[in-house]
Amino acid sequence: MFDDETFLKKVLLFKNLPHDQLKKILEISEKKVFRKGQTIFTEGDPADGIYVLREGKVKVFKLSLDGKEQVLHFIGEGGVFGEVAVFLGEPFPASAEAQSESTVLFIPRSSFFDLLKNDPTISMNMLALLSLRLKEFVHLIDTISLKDVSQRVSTYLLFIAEKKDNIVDLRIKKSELASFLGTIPETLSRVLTKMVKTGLIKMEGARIEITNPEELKRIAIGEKSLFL
Amino acid sequence: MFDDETFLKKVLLFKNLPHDQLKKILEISEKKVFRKGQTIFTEGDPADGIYVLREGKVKVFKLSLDGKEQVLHFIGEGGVFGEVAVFLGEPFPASAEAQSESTVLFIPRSSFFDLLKNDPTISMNMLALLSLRLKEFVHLIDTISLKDVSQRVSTYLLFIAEKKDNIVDLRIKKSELASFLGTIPETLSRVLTKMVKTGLIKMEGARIEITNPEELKRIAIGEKSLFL
DNA sequence: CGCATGATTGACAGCAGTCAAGATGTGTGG
DNA sequence: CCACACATCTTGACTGCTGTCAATCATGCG
Repeated sequence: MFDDETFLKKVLLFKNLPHDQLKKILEISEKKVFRKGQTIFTEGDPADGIYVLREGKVKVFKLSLDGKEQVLHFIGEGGVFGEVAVFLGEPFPASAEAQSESTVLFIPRSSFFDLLKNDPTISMNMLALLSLRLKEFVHLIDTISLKDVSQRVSTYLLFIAEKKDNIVDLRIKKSELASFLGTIPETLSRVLTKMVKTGLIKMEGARIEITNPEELKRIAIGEKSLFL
Repeated sequence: MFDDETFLKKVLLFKNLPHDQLKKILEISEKKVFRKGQTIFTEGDPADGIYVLREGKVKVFKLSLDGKEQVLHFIGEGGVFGEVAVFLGEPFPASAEAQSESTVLFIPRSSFFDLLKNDPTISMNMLALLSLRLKEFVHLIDTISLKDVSQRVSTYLLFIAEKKDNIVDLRIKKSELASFLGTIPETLSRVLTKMVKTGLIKMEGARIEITNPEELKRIAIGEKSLFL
């Protein structure tokens, strides 16, 4: 565990900031704790500030009227969320919920704008952050709109297993992965089961081992495969 | 028709800039013309700069391997595109094509960064621009993932007809609208025909009149309707 | 007029969602 | 440490929306 300043240094948004600037950020930020399952903000709430996740896990998501959920992104430690609405001066376009006991640093809107005005480094970091989000969203749109579920699952598994020796340790519930991939738990379950049966992967609970990465890659890019 | 500087003033990205700054931008920018249907850049191309649409229409889109297309956004005059990849220093994540004869101002990557460094106003404008894009993408993801095609079409028609006396003048091909809404021309056609038959809208080519906005709104938000 | 492009319609197929039941896993309190 | 309760995951049967393929119709332009 780090002290707060050491933590801030590791946050993309506050990279390359001098000591006194970091201290100032800590002064104006407010620490809040949320329990597992607790709502941090709901779509439509006025956006009063931005959030930096100090510890825990958070998901940002959209809900339809009939209760279906689409996860927009999972926030990990050091991640920032709620920033878009703050810039636009509009209500939050999505909701955020703690997936486990979570501590966040909350920076009020006006204080955050002061920071931006006085420090071009933060502006540049923010631009990089937003660009990264946009790229992720482009990828998500592409995934949901142009790929079938088998392709989505293959792509996801390969992405997570990258540089990890073909081992995927799902750190989220499968139902939430389903929601992120734009599908439902039943369908995800069926796809994974089929992959196990055809020898593409091995699965023990939340631990998945990719046993045939080449074929999985072929499925991911949409080539017809005899394995499904 | 405006002269170039008058044009730049109307571009969101260059709002509130002094005369000499605008002049500088014009100096470093390069004018390029594309014919209808011509490719401006393709997904995977190195991102060498950002584009400002001076005149014409441009679509930014993703293609899947088997040829399906998802439109990410339509760019109108004064619109900016290609900026995300420039910030990330990565290849373009999507492709851009002129939908009609188009003139663009191209600002090379390095020059653009010079501008950003020297003028905090541009940075702030850029932050607003990227935030707006993110919001649009959230909406698009929501649309594609959580709504059926009838809902998508209803929402779109109501959005476009807003403050326009319930008249929608599609300024794009229906096939491209279909691609933007995450579906195909056949399905869009069927949905529109059904709406005509149930008296929700009247349609003459690309001109659509909403004759029953209340019921259309009900469909848009997903309430069951007897009209479909 | 005739070709090209886009829009529409029809018949059909299939992927993925719904509903419901059962299996598995996890955590808590006795 | 066990047992029970609850959450999550899995499986099955079924439905239906939407995509595919193909033919026809409408429109516009040289």
